[in-house]
Amino acid sequence: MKSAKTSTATKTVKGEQTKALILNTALEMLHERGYENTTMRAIAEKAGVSLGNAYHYFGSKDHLIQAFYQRTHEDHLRASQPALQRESSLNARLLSVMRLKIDTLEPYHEFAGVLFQTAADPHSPLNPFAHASAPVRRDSIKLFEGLVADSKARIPDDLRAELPYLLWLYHMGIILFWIHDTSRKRARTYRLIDQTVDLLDRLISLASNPLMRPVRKKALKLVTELRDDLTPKSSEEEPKAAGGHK
Amino acid sequence: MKSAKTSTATKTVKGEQTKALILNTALEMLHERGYENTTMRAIAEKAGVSLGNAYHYFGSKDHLIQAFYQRTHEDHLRASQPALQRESSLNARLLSVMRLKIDTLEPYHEFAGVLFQTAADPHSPLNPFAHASAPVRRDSIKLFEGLVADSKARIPDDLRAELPYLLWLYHMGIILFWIHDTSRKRARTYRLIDQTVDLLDRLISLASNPLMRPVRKKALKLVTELRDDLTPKSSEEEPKAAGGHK
DNA sequence: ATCTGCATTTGAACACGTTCAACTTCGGAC
DNA sequence: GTCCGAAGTTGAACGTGTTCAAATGCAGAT
Repeated sequence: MKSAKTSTATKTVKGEQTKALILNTALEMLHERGYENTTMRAIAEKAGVSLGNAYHYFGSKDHLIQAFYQRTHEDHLRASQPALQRESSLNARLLSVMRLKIDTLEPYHEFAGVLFQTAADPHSPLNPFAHASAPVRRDSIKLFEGLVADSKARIPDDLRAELPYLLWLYHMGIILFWIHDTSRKRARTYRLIDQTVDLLDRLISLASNPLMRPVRKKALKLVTELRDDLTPKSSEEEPKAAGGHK
Repeated sequence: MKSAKTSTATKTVKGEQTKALILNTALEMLHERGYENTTMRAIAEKAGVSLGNAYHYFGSKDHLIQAFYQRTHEDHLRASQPALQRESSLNARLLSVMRLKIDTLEPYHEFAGVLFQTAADPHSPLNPFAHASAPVRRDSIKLFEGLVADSKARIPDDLRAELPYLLWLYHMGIILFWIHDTSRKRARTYRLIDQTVDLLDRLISLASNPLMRPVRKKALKLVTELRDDLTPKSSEEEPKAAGGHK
């Protein structure tokens, strides 16, 4: 149960190679055949290693998915750079970034459900609030920090400070919608993005109004607490563990 | 894959008894031993039936959980009645109902993660937006309808119409937080409820302001669309199915 | 050259959820 | 009373994720 680690550390160049081989094979198969049809046995076989070996480097099938998170985030980050340079308004930037996020995720829509599924389990190191996924989460929030930081909009400092986290939460919500979206070419999700980005822009303006200060303060205080509660400090991780099994 | 049904219908009193026996045994074990340790084999054995028989009445382990939803909702509904009679303000009512919800769920906190986990998969008949769970969802929303209906607050009709659904969504969010809450006696969740209910009350007041009408209209239009998109009509259910397996 | 210790690798084994073809039960039609 | 068909029931079998004790490979010390 101390499997806080994403995967077993390699001590050898050979080990490093094997690990990379397994990971690449896994991601490839995940993409081509979906989650259910990508069995650990199939991955091991295609990679030319034994089943047990795959488990040596990746403690579970879930750990393989953690790597998937990282990869798609990097793709999205790269794809977002041009838009962030080009646009300067918060509105336009957020719109581009969100649309690009869906573009990046689209090839994996079929098994995204399972992805979110494992992510929802608080016991899983995969869930977005868990300690184990902190690096990915931090990177992801950082993207929104960059988005907010040098935008010209007039936003109160207290709100501006929390905005990246709030936008990250918003973006998680959009992904949740996208997972359930079966419309052609995911048209509804894109439409939802258009609408909500516009709405968010208005709401931010409203919240920036001096008259709103008391409510805003209260709301932001709550957000801060909520965030801190869900992301415990790096020390203890799983206070109790019923069975000891998975 | 046509398993839209929650479970196989019984045609006999004997069948009915067996089904009830299995369900009760399952819920009991779920409560006592958690999700992982409650295997289908163990349920069948304790209930004194064969493994295959359990699967005859409940198409999968997930279907057993659907029954769990139903039961806890009924418990919560019953527990909420006194408060709804006693209180008349939206604020006080919502506060009571939410606290009682957590009270009801508390005994199952340990395996609630898995519960939400399976619920997050769009392919699963269990997810709150799926067609199969429509009855439970409808009942659950109905509770909030009752909560809003005869409350004395002055709320515009358009908002009042959508409020039950919005409160249901809010209540799902609180549950999500509760699942991740490891604080003693779930103190943080209760605190979150206190805070957010108060905040919601203020926000509803704000949104009721005539000046807010344009934004409110736009937001509500979006909510309506979102709701309709996620709960498809009762006809076709799964347009495509990749593997045919689970 | 041999030994020693650790990283890497193996494959059998386990428990699980799920499926399915065959068996049993039983109430009513003849 | 016998038969029939549907409902109920069984248990073996499959494929899965995961575990583990043992085998192998390899580098540096002796």
